[in-house]
Amino acid sequence: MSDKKPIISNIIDNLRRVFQILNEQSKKVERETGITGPQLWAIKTIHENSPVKVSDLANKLYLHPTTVVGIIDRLEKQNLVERRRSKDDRRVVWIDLTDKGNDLVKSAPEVVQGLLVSGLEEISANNLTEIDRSMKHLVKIFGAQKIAPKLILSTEFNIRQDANIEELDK
Amino acid sequence: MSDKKPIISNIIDNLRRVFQILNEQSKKVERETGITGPQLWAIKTIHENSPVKVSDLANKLYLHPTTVVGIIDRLEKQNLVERRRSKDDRRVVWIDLTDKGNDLVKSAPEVVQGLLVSGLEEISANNLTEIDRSMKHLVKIFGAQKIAPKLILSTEFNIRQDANIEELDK
DNA sequence: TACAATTGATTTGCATACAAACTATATTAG
DNA sequence: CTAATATAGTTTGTATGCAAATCAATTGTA
Repeated sequence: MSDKKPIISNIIDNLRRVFQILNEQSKKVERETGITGPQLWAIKTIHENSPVKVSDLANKLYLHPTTVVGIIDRLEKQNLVERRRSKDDRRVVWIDLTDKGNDLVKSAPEVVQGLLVSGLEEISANNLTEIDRSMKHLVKIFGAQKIAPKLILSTEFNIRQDANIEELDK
Repeated sequence: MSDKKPIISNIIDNLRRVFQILNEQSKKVERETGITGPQLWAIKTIHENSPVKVSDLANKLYLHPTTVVGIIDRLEKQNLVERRRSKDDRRVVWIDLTDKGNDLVKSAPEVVQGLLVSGLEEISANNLTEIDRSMKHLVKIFGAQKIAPKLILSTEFNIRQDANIEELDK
């Protein structure tokens, strides 16, 4: 019972380290491209799902709609995306990449697809697979009690690209 | 080469999920105790190292000094910690828990040690050990290129409580 | 049909998180 | 001993990130 605590402490500590490392990657991308990690992530996701609703984008990014609104605001200010009010359902806002946004995705695909995680690309495929398995395990165990309840409320809450985590989906 | 990318994508996605889950835990603690996850983390770390310099606290929390100043500001406003200008070196500020801060740590140890990760406590010791091993693996691989260089610049950058990650320390 | 409940996006307020610039103090070099 | 440099902490400005409240539009229900 009580001897779990140091283990939990270590897990959290190590997660914080990983956060830090990924954060540094993100800052590096920001220095090199002028846009932040989350913004890049959003642009990539918009590109893959264009046009996309704010709420769907939030689901795909695992972020709160509020947070996404802020990111979209800043991308719109840089003229990389644009908002379009839906005519079918006037509550809905469709988000699209502008020409400039598309240029960003196309002219530097490695920025969007790879540079974000450039630090990871040097890792061997075998080790990547192992890490992948570890992360699935983490998500499965951590997320079982936490994500599943959400699905009851919002069937759209995704877990999508990598759905073979033992059907948390349905 | 190129087939690494979907794996990397999945890893990042899963990490984001874990972030979200831990974030929810943190919010839950905030609702229950009135102080946030990072604040709780800081209080616990101050308790274990009291009195501690701002810069050392930043190192122990893996955070930027600026960020720590903000957290300390808010803790001071709640009368949980206090600042004391060093007489030896008047640039240094020592941070201590107030009586109220000590009460918080002592009267509710499970809040500090366990509630932060209450969701994890229900997990079996075996599974925890497995997760722990996974995280060490992640940190070892992710961090090898990233943390090591820092040690050259700052010997204090820690990796402390759990130093048996193959001596990244020294 | 009218009214309640729900949904989609936004606004507001706050807490992280960091970089860059700044202040004060201490150390080092010439 | 003085000027340059380095260090410790803070201030300022910006970008996430979320909760709660709000507004508009749609859906469900009586």
